[in-house]
Amino acid sequence: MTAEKFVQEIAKSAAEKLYNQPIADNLIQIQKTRKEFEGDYTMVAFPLLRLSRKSPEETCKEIGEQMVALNSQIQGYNVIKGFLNITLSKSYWANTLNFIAQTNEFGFIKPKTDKPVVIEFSSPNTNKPLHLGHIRNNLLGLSISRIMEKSGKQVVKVNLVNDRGIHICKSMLAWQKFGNGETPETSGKKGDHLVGDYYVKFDKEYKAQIEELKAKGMSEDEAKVKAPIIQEAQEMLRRWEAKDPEVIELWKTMNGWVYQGFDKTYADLGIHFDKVYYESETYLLGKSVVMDGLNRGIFFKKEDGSVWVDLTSDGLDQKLLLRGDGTSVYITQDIGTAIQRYNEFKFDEHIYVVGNEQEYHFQVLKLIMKKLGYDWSDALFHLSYGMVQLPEGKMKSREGTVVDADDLIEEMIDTARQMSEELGKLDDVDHGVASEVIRMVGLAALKYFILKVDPKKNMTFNPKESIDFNGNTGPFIQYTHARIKSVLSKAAEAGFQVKGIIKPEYISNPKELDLIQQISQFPEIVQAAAENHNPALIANYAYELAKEYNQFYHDHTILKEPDEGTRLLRLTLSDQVADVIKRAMWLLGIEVPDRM
RNA sequence: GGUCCGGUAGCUCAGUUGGAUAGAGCAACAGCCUUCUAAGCUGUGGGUCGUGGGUUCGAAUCCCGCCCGGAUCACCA
Repeated sequence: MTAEKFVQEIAKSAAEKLYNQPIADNLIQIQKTRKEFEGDYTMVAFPLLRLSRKSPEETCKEIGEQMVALNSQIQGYNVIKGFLNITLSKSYWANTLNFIAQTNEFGFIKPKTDKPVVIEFSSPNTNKPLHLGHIRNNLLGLSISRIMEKSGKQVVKVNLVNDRGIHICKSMLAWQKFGNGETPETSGKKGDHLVGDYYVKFDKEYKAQIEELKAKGMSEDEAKVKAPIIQEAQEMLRRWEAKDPEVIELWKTMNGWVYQGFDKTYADLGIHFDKVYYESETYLLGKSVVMDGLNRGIFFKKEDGSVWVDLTSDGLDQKLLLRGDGTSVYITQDIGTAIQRYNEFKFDEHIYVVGNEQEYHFQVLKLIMKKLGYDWSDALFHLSYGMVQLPEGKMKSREGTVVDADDLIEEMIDTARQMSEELGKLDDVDHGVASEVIRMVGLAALKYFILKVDPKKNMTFNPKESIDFNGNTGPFIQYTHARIKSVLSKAAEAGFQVKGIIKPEYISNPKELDLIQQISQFPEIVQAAAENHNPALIANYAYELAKEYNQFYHDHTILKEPDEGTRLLRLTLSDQVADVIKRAMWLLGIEVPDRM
């Protein structure tokens, strides 16, 4: 039981005893006591005034009095205006710390359900490399997977690769026309970047042709359709759909290059999937479901043969499900894959990590599944996140303002290296080990920067100011961990006892109590992050904990503490703080070095 | 125009079912390394919580109007 709950229950029975009647939970409001006041938890008296028929101060006083009488763990109380500040005994906190130290992976729960949570994220297009927006998607997906897993769910991580369509044909065509057989090997370029370059090349050529046609007197709209290169691309798509061997061969080759490139980026970010789906294999799914819905009168057909769903009674519009020629659209496929995945996994929840520009899409998808009579339609959840924008606004590939994922990762690691050299921290360490630490630090800066922001908010990234390594950052938290590890290893060298039962009298100052209280909250934070699908809660918690520890570390010596008991307490506490930091950071997909 | 999301310090962001004097970091300035890692710690300055009403003991938080920004409303994905 958490300390807050513990206090709440005692307060409740105190009030019930005083006012001689059962009391609803929501009347007993317990919160953490604010820093500037003495005490651990605070009860707000206002909701109880009707029962007590006394002033706020007097109400606090009588409840405080009663609580002390009821339970010996309530050490004392003070009253300020309508607020009852309750102090728990040292023995309560000593027991709490002992419990935490004896618990394996405190705060993490082993998976207990056989119905998994399916999490789809990343879902890249195979015509260009990943950029900053994808990084947010990937990091959110990774982190939310880990959070769900450690809050007690089975997790299946899936990726749906968008490997077909006109945009893929565009880069294929441009490579065919202008590539001269260039490959990642001959050019020295990473595969996804190489393919992306041809996608850009296509766009340039396309634009030029449009201008040319316009100069000959054609309207813009007509030129966009008539430009030879776009017509060739469309022809290529038709050939692809007809399984033309030559086109398929080219498609396989170029996608292969892209996957090699993606594999590196995924490896850099620490991401992997349990299952990868390809749109080329799923894009025909859903048709039969739509036809079935049509027969059951859930959907309707227009004169041209296209199939629609009418969502006007749900406050939305009519939505196309199948084209007049019988081919499917984006949502047709999503209907199909959702059913396929349900049959495959019988999931408890299906999370789609997708940008907020697709909120409408997922709203529609959910409604359609409901109309089709799938009782699990409520299990579909769109984890919608805001876009990452530059100070000037949206990233635009045409203007070359897209922040490339690989470049950014490299820059972060470079900055970390530079920083480390300036500080001279790793001078005496083996080069390979030092590089590994530097990699961890650079990536931590990037990952934490992205994940500390509430997913649903748009966020700004300023490439010029880059990402900090001081203050509320990943490296700050890593640093705290490294310092603790350093103290612990010195303690071991000195032959100090590092593990043992903590007695209440070992606790010597309020900072120690604050730290025990803070680490004891970790399990609730993990649960809250899982329920809200929000890694930022973990990030903020880890920061607060590291900050609190740094103050403690600054103010109190550990190894030179003369009192053996207090020294043991401080070592145990430090050890537990380091462990909680490590686990919290793991939930964010961030590694923590033992020294830096 | 309809729907959804956001607006908190110069900048980037916290603020957990409504609670005490709204908090961090960055940037600026001033201090702290013969002492467990100074990627740290301490202090100073910086706010009509977009705006106007309402609900109540109490509102950044809940309700309504308005202003600003973003997304979306495709036989694109």
